[in-house]
Amino acid sequence: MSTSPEAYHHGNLRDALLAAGLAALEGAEGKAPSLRELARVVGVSATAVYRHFPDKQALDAALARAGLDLLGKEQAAAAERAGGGSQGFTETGRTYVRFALAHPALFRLMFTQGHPVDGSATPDEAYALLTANSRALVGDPDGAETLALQSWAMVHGIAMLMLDGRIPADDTLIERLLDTGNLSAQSCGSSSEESP
Amino acid sequence: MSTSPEAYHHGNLRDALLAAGLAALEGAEGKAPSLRELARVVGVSATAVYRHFPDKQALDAALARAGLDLLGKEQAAAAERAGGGSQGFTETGRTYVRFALAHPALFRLMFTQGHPVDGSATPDEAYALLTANSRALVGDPDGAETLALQSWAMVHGIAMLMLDGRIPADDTLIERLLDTGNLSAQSCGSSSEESP
DNA sequence: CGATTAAAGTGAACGCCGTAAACATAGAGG
DNA sequence: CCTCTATGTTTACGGCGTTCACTTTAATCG
Repeated sequence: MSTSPEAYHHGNLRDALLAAGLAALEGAEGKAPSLRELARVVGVSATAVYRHFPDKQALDAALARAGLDLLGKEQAAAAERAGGGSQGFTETGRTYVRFALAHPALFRLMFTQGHPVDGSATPDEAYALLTANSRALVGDPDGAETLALQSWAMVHGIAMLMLDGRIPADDTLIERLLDTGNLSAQSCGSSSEESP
Repeated sequence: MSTSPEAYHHGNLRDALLAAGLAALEGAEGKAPSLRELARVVGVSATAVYRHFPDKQALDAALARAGLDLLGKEQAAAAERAGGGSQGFTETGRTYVRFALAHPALFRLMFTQGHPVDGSATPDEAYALLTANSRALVGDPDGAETLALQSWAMVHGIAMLMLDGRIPADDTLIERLLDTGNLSAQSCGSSSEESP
């Protein structure tokens, strides 16, 4: 028993490791914590970890899953706060980018660790929310899925480029990039606004 | 004095290491080659590497730069082949994603290695091409830069999500996602096509 | 031309890492 | 109470990036 967050001196090492992992990912920019370091922090020998995870990748996968869950919750909360609709949709994207910038190492780990999605069985709350929202915005199911994936790619690209220092991690830049009204200028109507 | 690509038994170890590095990045999906392994391949002791690179990160940075150059050249060639304009613009994006899928480990390295762009001095051919092209498409300079960054974020996001197995690395999906005509449906005009 | 000197490469060693195998211990259940 | 199983420890291995002291090589110059 003792699934309580306390009492992990003898007890739920697994949760303690995950907590230590998440904590380590918050500090020390970009540095992924080592298995041994986490064991040290928790006060346990390195090999004890193997009683709870088959290998380091499994530990990382668990951390990634925790991160994905957290992101999903934050997005859901943000969408609800914004009152759904297209307002909530963009708020979801904003939250995605903000999350990445707020937790760089965790975000990277969430996506870097070996392809966990090669078939099915990925109850990703964030993705479910995304498709649901885009389906609410676009009637055509195909179009909705396309919109969902494009939006995901967009915010993911913004997040990644900012994390990698390719693009300034600037709040106003985020806003500018999230406004996609201009993106289809060439296929939408007038192509320029100030060029006469 | 033997800047020639041959003669690297005694001679230009640096180039040999980079060549070995690029080769190693092509094989063995996702696995980044170790410094020692590259030295082994070239037939030199591990510490010899330090005569040409201050540390492993510098080696990685050089490999990344090589990758960026390669990508830039491929994009430029693709844009020219497509005859510039908006046709060439999307072709540039297509090339970006294809490059990532063709050289997953190299592409990841190109962006994963510590922020090399924190100020100036980054003669990135690919980015120059991107901004030039978008400036040709959009008159307003601000709008052009926004379009450039959005397009970059989009293709980068597509590439990353596909590399990470989050999205099927499907050719037809690439095409569907690269067509951004629908993206501003909610801000452009009719919002759905098949829903009535 | 031959000595010198700086660049280039070597070998051993250090502390880290992930992981395996054999051993220890505690707490639950018969 | 004694056993069994889950959990943890110790020791060990090979690989990694990096350092240090050393040898070798080739180019320079008196």
